[in-house]
Amino acid sequence: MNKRRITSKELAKLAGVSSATISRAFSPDSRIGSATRDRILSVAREHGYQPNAIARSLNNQRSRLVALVVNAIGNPCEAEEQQLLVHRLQARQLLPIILCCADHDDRLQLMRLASTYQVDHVVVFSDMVSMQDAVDIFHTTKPIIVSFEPLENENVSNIRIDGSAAADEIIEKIVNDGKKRFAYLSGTKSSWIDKLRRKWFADALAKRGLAIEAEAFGDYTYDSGFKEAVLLLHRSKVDAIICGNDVMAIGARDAARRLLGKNTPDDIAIVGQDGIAMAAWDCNDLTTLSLDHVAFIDAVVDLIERHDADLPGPHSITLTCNARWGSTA
Amino acid sequence: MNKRRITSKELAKLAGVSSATISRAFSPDSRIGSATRDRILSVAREHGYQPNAIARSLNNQRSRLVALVVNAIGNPCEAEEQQLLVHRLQARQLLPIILCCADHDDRLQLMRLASTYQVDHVVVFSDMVSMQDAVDIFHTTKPIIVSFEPLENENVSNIRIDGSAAADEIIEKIVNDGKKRFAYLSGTKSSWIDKLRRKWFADALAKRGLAIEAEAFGDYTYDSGFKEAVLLLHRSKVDAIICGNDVMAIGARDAARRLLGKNTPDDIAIVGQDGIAMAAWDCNDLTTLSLDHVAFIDAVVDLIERHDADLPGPHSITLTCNARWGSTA
DNA sequence: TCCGTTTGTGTAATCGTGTACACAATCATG
DNA sequence: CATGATTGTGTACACGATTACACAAACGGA
Repeated sequence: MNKRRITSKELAKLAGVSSATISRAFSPDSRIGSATRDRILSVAREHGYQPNAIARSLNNQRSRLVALVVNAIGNPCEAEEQQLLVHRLQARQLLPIILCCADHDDRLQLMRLASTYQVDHVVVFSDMVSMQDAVDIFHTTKPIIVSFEPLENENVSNIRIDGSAAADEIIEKIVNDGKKRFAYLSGTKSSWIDKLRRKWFADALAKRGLAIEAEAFGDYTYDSGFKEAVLLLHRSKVDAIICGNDVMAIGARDAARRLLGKNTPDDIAIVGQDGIAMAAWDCNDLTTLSLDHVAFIDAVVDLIERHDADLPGPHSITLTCNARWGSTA
Repeated sequence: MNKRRITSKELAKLAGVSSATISRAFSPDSRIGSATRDRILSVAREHGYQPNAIARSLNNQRSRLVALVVNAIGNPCEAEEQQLLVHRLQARQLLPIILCCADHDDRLQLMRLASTYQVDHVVVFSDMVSMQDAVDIFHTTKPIIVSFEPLENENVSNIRIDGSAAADEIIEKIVNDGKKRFAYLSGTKSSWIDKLRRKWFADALAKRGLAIEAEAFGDYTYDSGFKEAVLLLHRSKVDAIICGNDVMAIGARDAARRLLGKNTPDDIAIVGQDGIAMAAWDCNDLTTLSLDHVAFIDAVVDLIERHDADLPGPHSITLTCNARWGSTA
């Protein structure tokens, strides 16, 4: 128990071959006699030998580690994608290292630490990280996979999201229902993706001679949605709130209903963004601007695979969002 | 751009020293002239040098990687703990590798893959993994940190949870409210922790001459909570459902309310377990048997630190749960 | 001044694989 | 049967750091 892991050289001695042959036995297509391989694999199983991935990485210059930079783990607005991606990576024998950090400086520090582990790929889900920072830190690794922010850089692939059409549909419906005064509740003060999303709705409103009348900033959590909605509804008479994500929308809905007795969709319309599973729960039934998570992760995985196969150049993929109708708008 | 990472030997040449001295410059307490260190660090910064953690790990026999075995990432019943733990690990310069897999065989395969990376610690959050499997796979690493299942093994530290008192309180209240017929909705068919939790409630009922009348099995998700509650309520006339976690409880509540018009707590009592943040949201307001997540993760981190410092022997810590009152029971 | 201790640095081995190269044995082919 | 291709294996080095050991210089106390 607790004894040292057996090494390839030791196994070589046990099997009466050289350590090179051990290595070959574990490489799918390498010149080795099938009898030798079988014998080695059997001896290996017997002694619990597994090649040391750290040593292999050092030699290969490939760690098969992937850094996932995320805002938070708990927040459902990202969790579904994280979950999907982790599964897909694991199926490809890639191991995800999670980097998750609230504070800006810490996050850079953390990314530097991860870069030290020679990660093969980097996926940035967090909108709190500037792509330039990511490139500076990981420029020695091969191209970076980015989720949203486009950046002119040979190392950066990205995925663009277009929700303008869906936002237009949603605004159309709400305006037809007689609502006129819109508020936008952002998820962050200054993230690239948040501004983009806001613009989709602002454009749809402008098209109809309307505008965002009131504005607030949260942090993508239920509590912030609740709190900011209360403040918002006290200081202005809006009858529709577009929220930066679904969780904040649920918070805003609760605040309106509980503290001000306003119900959706009659008294007030509330719209979320992301299209997480929870938004469709019976108790929420949210109208939301939804992104197809599977398609999204498919795209990410596609970029990673291109990258893993050393295919040239970064790529860009565009996905469009859909409206998902609930009873809140 | 995209140029190879500079190596310690190259930096040594640039700084006019040997590579050993480079290494010393990056080791906090090693014999090196402070002038030399400053010069090296400055040259290093200039050329973007960072020691290669893979190479260091190979030499050190310490990877500073931690494997986190979890049921799922998206499910809030674990997510809060995962989030907390990841933060705490990162603060200690430990990088978490997430292992998350639905299928049993895949999970073992995955754990083997991770063991290959010489992880320093293993935290098993998942109740789907037998501790014996974990020990077999990771026996070459130093002791394993385990969350729940106790196992007599010199490599396994664990955290025991005691919710019997809190379960008793909750049952007391529900019985006082006039409920008599209890159902238990499990999270899994055969996990150690699930049986333990069920026992807390069964004992509390037995003390009052009652018993679990009906039973069902879900998978810790909202959908399974919803679906199983419908089946349960159709086949038996229970007036209280104890659920394996909060998310299933929310599903069960929705099912009762929507499909059968039964409201909590008057028509039916519903109890969750975990005490996740979402349970306290205004729209849920769940009564739940809650575990203090911070205390829990403190305990995990404590075990890891002991372990990291090579302190002898595995340890065991017991935490007690509390009742958290909402309007569902 | 002399000797023992401390300080700073270089040399070389080590961690566990993968693989280029060399070479012997086997095989196919005419 | 001769020859060239193919197959199987061993030797030796590389990957990039850490560290035991050696040694020179500086230093302190008598």
